[in-house]
Amino acid sequence: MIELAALGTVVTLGRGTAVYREGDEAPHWYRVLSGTGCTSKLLPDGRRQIAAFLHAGDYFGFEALGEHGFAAEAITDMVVVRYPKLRTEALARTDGTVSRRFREIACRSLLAAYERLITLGRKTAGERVATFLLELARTAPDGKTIGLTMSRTDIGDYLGLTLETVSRTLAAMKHDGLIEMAGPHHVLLLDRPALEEMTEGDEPALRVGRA
Amino acid sequence: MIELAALGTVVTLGRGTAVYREGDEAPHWYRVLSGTGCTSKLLPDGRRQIAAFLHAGDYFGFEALGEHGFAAEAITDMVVVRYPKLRTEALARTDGTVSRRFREIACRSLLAAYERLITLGRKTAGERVATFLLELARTAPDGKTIGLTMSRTDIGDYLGLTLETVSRTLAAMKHDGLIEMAGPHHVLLLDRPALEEMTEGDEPALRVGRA
DNA sequence: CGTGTGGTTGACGAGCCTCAACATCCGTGG
DNA sequence: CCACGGATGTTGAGGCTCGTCAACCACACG
Repeated sequence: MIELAALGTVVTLGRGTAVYREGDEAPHWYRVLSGTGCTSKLLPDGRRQIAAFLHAGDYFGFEALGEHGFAAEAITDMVVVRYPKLRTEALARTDGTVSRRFREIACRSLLAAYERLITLGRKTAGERVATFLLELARTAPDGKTIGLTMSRTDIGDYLGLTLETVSRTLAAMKHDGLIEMAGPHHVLLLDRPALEEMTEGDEPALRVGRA
Repeated sequence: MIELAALGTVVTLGRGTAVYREGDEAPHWYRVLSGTGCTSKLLPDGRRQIAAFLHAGDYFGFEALGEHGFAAEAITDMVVVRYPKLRTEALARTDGTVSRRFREIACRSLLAAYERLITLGRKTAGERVATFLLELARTAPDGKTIGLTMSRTDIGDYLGLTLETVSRTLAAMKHDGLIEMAGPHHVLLLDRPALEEMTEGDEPALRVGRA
C-alpha cells in the first residue's frame, strides 16, 4: 500500500521567493515544515490581500481546481513538502482515510476563512490587530510570547489595514499596557483577557428584557 | 449500492426561519433546491457578517466539524435537501466518486471565501457593490437582469458596509447610467464593462519601465 | 561610514458610519 | 376598496476612523 508520505518532495525556499504565482497551473499542493509564508492576491492597481499566513503544519495550494487563484510566497526562509495532485488524488480514491483527511483539511481552511470574513468585514483596526495577535499566540509555547516574522506591510495586507495603522495600533496597545515589545518583531501579551475582549467587541450596555 | 440522493430529506423553510444557529450541533449538511438563504455570524455587540448567500444548487453546513460556527437562515421561503453527515461519511468512505465530489465542493467554497477576503479587505464601497452585482448576474438567465431577494441590511452585512452605504452606492450607479432599477429589488445591468472594471480597481496610470 | 529597507510618528483629508427625517411598499383590517 | 401602520428603503448632515503623504528614525549590510 502506498503511503502519502512517500509521494512528498521536500523543497527549500529562500525568503521572498514565490512558491507559485496567481494563474499558474496547479499540479501540486504543499505542507509547511518550517518557516513562514503567505498566500496573497493583487488587484490591478497594486492593492494586496493576504488570504492566509502559512506556518509549520499548514497545508496550502490544494484548493486550486485548474490554476491557482492566489499566489504563495515564502516570507522567511521556508521548507515545504510538495505533493503531486494526480498521485494523491489516486491515493484518495482507494484510501478512505486519506480522502477523509483531505476533506477535513479543506473544511478547516474554510472555517478559518469564514472567521477572517468577520474580521475584515466588521471589526475595527484595534479588534483586527488583537485578533491577529491572539491567533499567533495560539501556537506560542507559553501562549504569550510572539515572534512577528512578517513585515508591517504583510500584517496590514492580512488585516485589510495600512502598515501605518498596524504600527499605530501596536503602539497604542503598548501604551495601554496590553502588550510589550522587544524590537519590532517580538511581542509579549501582557493582558490577555483585555485583548480577548477586544476581539469580540464590547457587549452592548446591559440589555433589558429578552436574553 | 447506496445513492447519495436516497439519503436526503426535503425540508421547506419559511422566510426568516433559522436552518441552524451558531453553536448548534452539526449532524447534517444541506443543499439548496430553491429560494435564498445566508450563513452569518454575530459579534456580541450585534454587528453581523454574512459569509455567503445561498442560492439554488449551493451546499452549506458541511464545513462544520463539531458544531456550527455560523448560523444559517432562510431569507425567502426556501426548500433544501438535508443530508445526515454520518451516513454520507460512510458512503464517501466506500465510494471514491462521492468522496471526490465532497472535496471539490469544499474547495469551491474555499475559493469563493478567498475571493471575498479581498472584497472585504481591500475594495471600496463602489467596488464591493459592483462585485456583488456581477456575482449575482452570473446566474441570471440573460446575465444582466437581477432580482435582489435580500434586504439592504443583508447586502450590507455581506459586503461589510452599512445599509445606507449600499443604498447610496446603488443610487450613484443608477445616476451614472451603470444600472437601472425597477423598484428596490430589481436591477438591470446597463454597462457591464464599466462594472467589471470597477470590481478590480483601475489600472495604475501607465507604468513606465518594467512590465 | 554611507545606503537602503523597514518601522514609527505626525498632519491632514476622504470615505464611510451614525443619526435622523422622510418616502415607499405592502399586508391587514375595517 | 381604501385607510392605516409597520417594515424597508432613500436621502441628508455631520463626525470619526482610518488612509494618504511626508518626515524622521533604527538597524542591517556592503
